[in-house]
Amino acid sequence: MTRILITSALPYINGVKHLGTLVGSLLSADVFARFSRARGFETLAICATDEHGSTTELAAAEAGLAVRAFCDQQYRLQKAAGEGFGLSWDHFGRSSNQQNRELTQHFARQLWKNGNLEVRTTKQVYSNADKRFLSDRYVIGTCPYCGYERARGDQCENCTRVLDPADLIHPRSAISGSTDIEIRDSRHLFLKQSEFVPQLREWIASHANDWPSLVTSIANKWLDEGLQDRGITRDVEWGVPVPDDIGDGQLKGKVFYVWFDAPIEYIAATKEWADANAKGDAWRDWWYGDAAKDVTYYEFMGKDNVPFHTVGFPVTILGSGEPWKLVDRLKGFNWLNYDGGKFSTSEKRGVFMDSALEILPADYWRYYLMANAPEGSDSNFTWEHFQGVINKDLADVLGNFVNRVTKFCAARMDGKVPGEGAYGAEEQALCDELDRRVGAYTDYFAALEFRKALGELRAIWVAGNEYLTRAAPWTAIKTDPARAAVGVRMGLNLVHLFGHLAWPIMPMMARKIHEALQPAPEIIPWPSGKMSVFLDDLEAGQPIGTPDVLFAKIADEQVEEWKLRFGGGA
RNA sequence: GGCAGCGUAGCUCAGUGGUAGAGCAGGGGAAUCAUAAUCCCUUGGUCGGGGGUUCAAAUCCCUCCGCUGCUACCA
Repeated sequence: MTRILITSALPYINGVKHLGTLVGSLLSADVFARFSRARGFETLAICATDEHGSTTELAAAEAGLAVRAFCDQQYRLQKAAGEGFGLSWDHFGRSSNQQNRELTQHFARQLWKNGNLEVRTTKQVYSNADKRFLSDRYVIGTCPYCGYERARGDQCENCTRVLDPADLIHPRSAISGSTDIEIRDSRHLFLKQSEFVPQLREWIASHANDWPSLVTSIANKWLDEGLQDRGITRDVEWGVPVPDDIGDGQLKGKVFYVWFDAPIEYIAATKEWADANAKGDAWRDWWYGDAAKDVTYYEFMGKDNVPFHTVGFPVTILGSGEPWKLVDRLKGFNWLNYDGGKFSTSEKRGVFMDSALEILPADYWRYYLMANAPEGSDSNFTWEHFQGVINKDLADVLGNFVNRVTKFCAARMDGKVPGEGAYGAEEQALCDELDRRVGAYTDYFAALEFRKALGELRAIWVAGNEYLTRAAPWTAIKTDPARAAVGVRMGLNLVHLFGHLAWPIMPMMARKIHEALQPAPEIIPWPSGKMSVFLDDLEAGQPIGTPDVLFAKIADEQVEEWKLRFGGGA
């Protein structure tokens, strides 16, 4: 029995995510998880908030809250937004939970024991006024190259040059503005990534055919440029503490780098799931040793996350010397841009998960985003394009099909599945076409080719409309009632099929479509077997409903209003 | 600066050596069951510019132009 383990890149706790993050990790993972469940595979979909690090500390301070309280609040918001989008996690955890603390410390101890960590002394900027170390980007000053006065210590935003905080002229704290800063020595743990290059290279090469070229290309770039060892501790408060038994107590008061503990939370969140459901050690069977041999592990993420999942986290696992599972299928996405520019939280530019749900149901977004997922290259959200896709694909091609068939049945067939007549050549030709198309749809889905999968889904809806035009029951009913009955019966069976095929993408709408005909199970199963059988499934005489308009069209005035509300739109 | 990716029809994108594709938009027609939705036909591209390899290049190589991202202490 194949089991499917799915993780989404963890959304950072700092605010509700925008549509780009949604499509690139949260939504794509959910769509695939539903597809797996629909096919009958035992599936575990895991996600969590990524909470640690200096960014959270500063965001909490800005919000006037204690860090823990800030995270509690943001966790609730993100969980609610995810649920509003129909994200069907088996568990949505938190990297700040006890399970992750224990597991992160466990991995660190294993790495230390195996000689894969070492203590090094680094120079860090310390702010006396803020009473804390400042990460490079929180030191600002004048760029020595271009004279820009608000250059950050890691990079000048004006001339894009990479900087060292020590390069800055008139350096000061970005937090308080204080110039009372100094450079201090600080000891840190470094993960000896460089020693794993041959192993990583071999592992990455073995996935040349089942990872997108985007992913292998980014991974190889890091190796080709000479993989450096990475500091995995930080001088901040909010994180997993480094245990005293590592580094002979030289790391007192330090915490692990957020990028060290965040991927470990994939495993820890699985333990949270087991703990919450009284499943004992079941979590290990998804991750560890022979028990997890039948698990295929899928990761979904934006391209910014790829290095940490192809280099950092694998080194953590390999270096532990324990048989934890490495990712099998890594799906990376490019950026979704907003109307030609970036989504920007600080500039309030673009659409965020909570506000998206205020204007339209989740399934509109789910369909649009997956149909236009940034797979091959960065892609661009515009309101006009969104309006066009929703109105044409969902309202006209799919929604109207369901509407015309069920309305006609109600008006002329007594609202029951008509049993007269038998399927003939026209129906067989349709079944042949749909056998091919449903097969292609399934294959694209399994290959994580979402754009192509949804293109095929749309073509299936079009095939339904084409059939109905040829069958023309509204004409046939005048001279040949049996033939009209065949057309309507097939039309209703197509509606049934559409409800099944759409479920992973649009779970709420798929349910509505399905329930126009008959009650729907919790998980609407993936169609299997020949279409000639599946499309002859409805019982003759079974009463059917006429659903309200499924997809309302988006009016031009709404587009104008949303452009104003969400900004950017020229 | 370095590295990577991209540049294909008005728009969004497929297509990695063998006679240029899809959807939308535009044009014409059919039908009238339906949210004036649907269906059929159709206009439209010297595949960013230039050079090269090849019997053959959107596809491989070089070069130029443009856009985007990354550059390891934001995540």
